[in-house]
Amino acid sequence: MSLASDRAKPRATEKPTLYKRIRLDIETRILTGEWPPGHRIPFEHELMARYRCSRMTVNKALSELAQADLIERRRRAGSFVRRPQHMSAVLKIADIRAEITALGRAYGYQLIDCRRRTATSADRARLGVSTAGKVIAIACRHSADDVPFAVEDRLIDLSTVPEAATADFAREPPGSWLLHHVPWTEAEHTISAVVADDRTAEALDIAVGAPCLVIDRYTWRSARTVTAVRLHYPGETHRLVARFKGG
Amino acid sequence: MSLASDRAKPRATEKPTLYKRIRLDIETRILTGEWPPGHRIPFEHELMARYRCSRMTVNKALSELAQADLIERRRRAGSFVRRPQHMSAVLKIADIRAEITALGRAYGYQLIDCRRRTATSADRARLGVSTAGKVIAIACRHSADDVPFAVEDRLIDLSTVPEAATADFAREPPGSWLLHHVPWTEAEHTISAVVADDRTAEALDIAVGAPCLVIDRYTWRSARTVTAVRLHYPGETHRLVARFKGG
DNA sequence: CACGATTATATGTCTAGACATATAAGTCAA
DNA sequence: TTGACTTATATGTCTAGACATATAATCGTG
Repeated sequence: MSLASDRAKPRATEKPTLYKRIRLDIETRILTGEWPPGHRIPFEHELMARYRCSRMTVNKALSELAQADLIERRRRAGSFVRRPQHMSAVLKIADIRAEITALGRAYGYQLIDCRRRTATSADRARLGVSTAGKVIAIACRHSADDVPFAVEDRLIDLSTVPEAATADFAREPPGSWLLHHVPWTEAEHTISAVVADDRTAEALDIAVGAPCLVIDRYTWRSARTVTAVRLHYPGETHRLVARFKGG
Repeated sequence: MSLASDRAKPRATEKPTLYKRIRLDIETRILTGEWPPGHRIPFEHELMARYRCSRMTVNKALSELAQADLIERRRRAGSFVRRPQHMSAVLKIADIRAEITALGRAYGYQLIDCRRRTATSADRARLGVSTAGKVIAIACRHSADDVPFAVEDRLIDLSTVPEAATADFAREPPGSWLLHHVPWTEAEHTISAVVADDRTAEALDIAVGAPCLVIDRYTWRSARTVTAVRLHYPGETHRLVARFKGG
């Protein structure tokens, strides 16, 4: 396990433009605690006067801080320092086929099981819906260069995505199909660790009891549940890499 | 394990503005693989014509995509789809003490081991530095309501943070101390899954062979390595939750 | 052909406006 | 007092320009 070797190096400092200077000024006050959580940041028109610039310039600085969740902006009220997030993550997960082909490896896909049924109570709990509509339950496996990459266990809500009934999941992975046919508006991920049970171990070709990284993802489209998926990755070989720029 | 119950519900749909629609359109094409890594995104003037809007509007969409590392923008050349880092995540992890107290649980801290030494070759590799300066190596444990929460294994580069030599890590957790004394500018996380070895199992009060979520974090301050830390969480009980807004 | 100078071009930043919209705060009536 | 209505205001988005700047591509020269 060589982590240090392929780690990216931080970039050099660059000449700051005005909006970056404004952003850094505010950021510094927040990080040093000079402006504690809840503190109201000067209004845009105050910053305009302070830095003698147009509103769009301070707006760009504040928008980026809001995007980074350092501040919260409320209409009519102003902008406020946010309480630091305890542990949160923003994941951007493209579909697995795209991920593997982007790595220059051969993508393989095997459908293990696919069945259509009226949602059981377990299905409804998993999808977070109360009415018992039809669902599709899929188990499948993704591989890279013929090595198992991840196993997928998915539930699709047919009342949200009726077109999924006609999709051929033996040919196309459900994740790819959904991304092409149902742009999501919101998603939630949960990352955890488990040890492989018999079925998972067999599908991933690892030992029973070997560590697995588990990602649960729930996807919504305009307040309607689209799909719930659980992915098992071999924990020894697969890693999630994250990088965060503070400056 | 009840995931569905405490899961946040999606908010209602909001009327999408033009720049958000542009951003989502491009994002969808990237995530589906329709525009693979390296693909050149239409120029701003092309998108202006396509969406019949001003340049600032498409610029805002592209700037946000660049900030999210989905695309790379190069002057004169254009904007290009970036190669995804298999899976990328942005983690914002405040210190564990704040995390536990925010959950309304009693924070406990035990220093297991703390020693100051000249960096060994292993230390240098881990910190990604070439010169052999002084380092502090710390092992400690965080608990919530007297239940082990995480074990920490940390290395601090004293040539970057000489003040750390005078800190009392028996009293204050190193993460909290660093957060208050050394604002970082850049950080990188790697998430993986392992099974507990003897030492970890004992410290976390779990069985040997039980799954653990591992977070490795490297922190820099303006191109200088600050600290490298590895955290083991009991995988059955601890989860990373992530939420991503697509709109 | 190799290499330096020039040019064209896409992005980076900024301005001085505009209207939209959510909402805190104030006003008034039941 | 409470609820409904109005108003003031800060942010959200957008425009049609401008100049700056990095750099790919071209051109010219030795």
